[in-house]
Amino acid sequence: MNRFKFPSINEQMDLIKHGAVEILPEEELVKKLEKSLKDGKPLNIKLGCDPSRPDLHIGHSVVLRKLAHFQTLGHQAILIVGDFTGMIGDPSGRNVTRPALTLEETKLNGESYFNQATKILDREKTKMVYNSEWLSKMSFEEVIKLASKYTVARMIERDDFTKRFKSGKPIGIHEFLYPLAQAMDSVAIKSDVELGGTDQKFNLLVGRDIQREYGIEPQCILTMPLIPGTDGVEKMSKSYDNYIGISDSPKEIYGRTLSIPDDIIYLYYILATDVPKDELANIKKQLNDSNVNPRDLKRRLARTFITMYHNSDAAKQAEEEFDKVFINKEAPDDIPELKIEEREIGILDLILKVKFAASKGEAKRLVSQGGVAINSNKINNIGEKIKVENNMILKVGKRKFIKLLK
RNA sequence: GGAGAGGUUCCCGAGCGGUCAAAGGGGGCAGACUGUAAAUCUGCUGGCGAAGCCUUCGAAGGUUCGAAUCCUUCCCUCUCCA
Repeated sequence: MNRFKFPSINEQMDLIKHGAVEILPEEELVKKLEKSLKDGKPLNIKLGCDPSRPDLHIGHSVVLRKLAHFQTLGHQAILIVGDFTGMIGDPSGRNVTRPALTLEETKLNGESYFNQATKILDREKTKMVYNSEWLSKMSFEEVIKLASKYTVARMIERDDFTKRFKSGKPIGIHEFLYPLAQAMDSVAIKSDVELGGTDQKFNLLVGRDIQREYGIEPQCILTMPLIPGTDGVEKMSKSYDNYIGISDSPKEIYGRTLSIPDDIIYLYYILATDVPKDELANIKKQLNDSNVNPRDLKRRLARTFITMYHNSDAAKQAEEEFDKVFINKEAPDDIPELKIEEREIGILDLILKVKFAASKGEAKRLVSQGGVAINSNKINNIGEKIKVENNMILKVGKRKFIKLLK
């Protein structure tokens, strides 16, 4: 038996509630915690991961960090890789049917997910299971039995189904099975608490009902906010390209963080960093203080992220680099290099050769709009011939640099 | 099973025989500006070339000097009725 000493209920709830949107039902969670404290038995905390998008970003980190909180309180974190459900495609928050993946693809993505998630979670104490383990074994009979436990009316209550239904967009029958499949995960691992973004609320609640149907104590659910992406508008997502990836390079993290609008700075601090409460209050004060440039808080946020996912040296370096390139408009230190065979080459061909443009037309546009420079000299003529010299620096747009070698 | 409406360029969406590489918006890219890779404003946004040519409007055929636009078959989606 686990000899870990659990903190008091109040202490636990304090951390658990930090940043959370909803805990349903809260009293039930308190009871579960009391029981766990009494018996010295950790709760099973479930988090499902979507293996169709294996690149984790700060948005995912919000809920993963909540799972980590439970971990530090001594509870059992269980990551469910939806390799089986990945084949269905979760409709949550989408107005289109998601593409289905093969089992192999999802399996591979699951591993990559684990490796990234354990940058946040305690690797040793995290259990990871694939839901194909039990779902693939269900017979059609069992599936129908499961399906009979829920009604269509309740199913289409769900926001995104309602929306799609109303706007005449297709909904596959199989998509109705997704929440049920996810609920079966909760049955299989006997979860006490399931975490998710607010968009998961419906699915999480279905889990409660189905667990009850299968004679298991229903889980509590805890939802975390979906944080807006770097554009400050859409939720953070790879498909909007408004994300900060936890595996991104320090340089990338720095730039992307600096690009967020001021009004979401605080949100990122609360939900995506470990900055303690009193310090959060301080940050809030500074944000309201017109003498403080919000940029400085953003710079600090960027450094914090890089320190979390890389280290503090990398953070410092990324900041210096950023200042150099974007404030002083100099070339960065670590420019990729490419050997050029030609002694002389047309500017358009050169841009194409280093893949800074997908077509000649695009290269032409870049040049005529003044977005191309060689050794800081703007090139304006699309017919320009470049005499290649060693260490020549080609700049295309604001951020693309390459060093040419002979 | 019956009746109707649709499938357009990265996305949404207009076009309904030539003037259409196809309006408008979004997104993307670039420039100016800025604390910023934000906001704003401006420009560009199928490919190859000098004119011009090539590929593109669900798929395949057909009518026509000429089709995204008309016809046929097929595939897909939605709505209503059973």
